[in-house]
Amino acid sequence: MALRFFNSLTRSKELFQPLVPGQAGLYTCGPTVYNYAHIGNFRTFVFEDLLRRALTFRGYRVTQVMNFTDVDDKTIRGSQAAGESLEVFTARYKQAFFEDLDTLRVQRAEVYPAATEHVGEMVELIRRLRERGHTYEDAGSVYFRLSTFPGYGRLANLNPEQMRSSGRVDNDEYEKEDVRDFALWKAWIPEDGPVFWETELGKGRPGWHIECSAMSMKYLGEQFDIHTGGVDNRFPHHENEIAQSCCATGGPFAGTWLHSEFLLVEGKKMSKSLGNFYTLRDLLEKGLDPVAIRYTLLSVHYRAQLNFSFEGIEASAQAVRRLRDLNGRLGRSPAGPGSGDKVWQLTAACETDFTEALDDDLNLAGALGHLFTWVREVNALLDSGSPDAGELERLQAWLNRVDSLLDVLREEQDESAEGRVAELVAQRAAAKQSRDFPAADRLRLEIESLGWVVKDTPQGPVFHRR
RNA sequence: GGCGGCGUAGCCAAGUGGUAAGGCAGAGCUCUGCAAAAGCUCGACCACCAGUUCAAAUCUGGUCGCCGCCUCCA
Repeated sequence: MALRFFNSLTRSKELFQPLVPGQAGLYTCGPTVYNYAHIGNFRTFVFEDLLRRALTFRGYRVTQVMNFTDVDDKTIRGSQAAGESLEVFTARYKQAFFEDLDTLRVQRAEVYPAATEHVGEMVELIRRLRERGHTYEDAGSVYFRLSTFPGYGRLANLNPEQMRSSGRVDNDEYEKEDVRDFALWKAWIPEDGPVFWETELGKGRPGWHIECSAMSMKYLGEQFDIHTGGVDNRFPHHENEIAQSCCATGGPFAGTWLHSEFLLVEGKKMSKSLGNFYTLRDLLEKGLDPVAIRYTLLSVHYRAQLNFSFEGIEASAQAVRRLRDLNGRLGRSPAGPGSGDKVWQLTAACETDFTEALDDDLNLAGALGHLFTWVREVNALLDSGSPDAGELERLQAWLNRVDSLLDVLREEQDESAEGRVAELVAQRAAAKQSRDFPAADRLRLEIESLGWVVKDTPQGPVFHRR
């Protein structure tokens, strides 16, 4: 068995076969840095985090590239509204984005190229397209002539002939021969203010799609393994990327395309008018545990819509608690006489089932089902006190390996509170020792009022945040 | 008009031909000074209808409901 992915390009599950055995080149469409990213964005970024961790879990060496779109209509408008240069404006949101990634424990990609730093590469790519006859110019802008790429529409499963102009088209200030054509290079207009580049194509700025083609090729090669993004990028963004990339190189582009579904909030598509639009920061302000948010985002298959709800966060927090409790238990359990082959058997079965589910297009929800079955069985074994030192190690090792995917076990340290709580816990232990139970109970209440829980174990009291 | 997805217990969610994983919530029991944690026990005729089949949540057709895409929104 090995990793299989549902490839949007072929709409079927395919065995993952990288260009270079043992290595995986990954291009993940990144944020447009004009605002704090919202929870829907993070659904996709956490999915991509799972993807890279799953590849690593399965032994691949991953090279992930995630772009920053730091020049487009929204960033230009935003910077003007803020009275800042584009650079200053976008730098703030890039910084915030990294902070948010840390909050959600998303592993860093190898490269985060910014569009503004790759205009040269884009111009070069457009030049290649022009040489091959795929472009035309009008009023200083350069467009991709769609009719020169017969494969157009394959990814989105759209037939260009049947594509309907959906009213939204065409309040565009640029002139195109065909509404479906898209801009590779946009001539400067007064609204762009100081944002422009003087290039052999003239004074202007790159179109949106070209940046991903140029930067993916630069860092991953003209052909690479996996390209991902949210479903909304499937069309037109990714479709256009394919068109311009294939036409520029004359060869194939990304082999596998993965798209994560939308996240709904309380059953509705997020929108500011519905009042259900949340940035990660909004949710943290409401007191949500970032690890519970991460777990929630991980626990629904990436191709299914995820309904984000506050009730769901609570359920996730409890599930994480269960894993952490087992983790703590493994750490403090004394070695027993040995379980026969039970530990080995349970764990091997879990490894097989878990990995198989993960291999099947990242079915983490299914994998977690197997994991929790194992958790229950392990707890029962620990209740009986039988696992010996080697077995405890084996259990711990597997839990750690799973956590290399989930990354939920580690608890944030809070030293000041912890010192205080530790003191109360010690006092309570002393009270118990002298059988002063009313005092012990009072101390428990005090500890709980600070947001912590204390529990007595055969190895002494342990405590953790509520 | 074209293309596509979804509907499984109170909530979340696997399973895609052989008599329904798992998590959360709830109830009881064991354990516990009390708790907590843990373990055990308790819950579904898989939207509806009709077919195919020895056998369907899983395949086919239809109905109802919800959702997405068809130019710049992850």
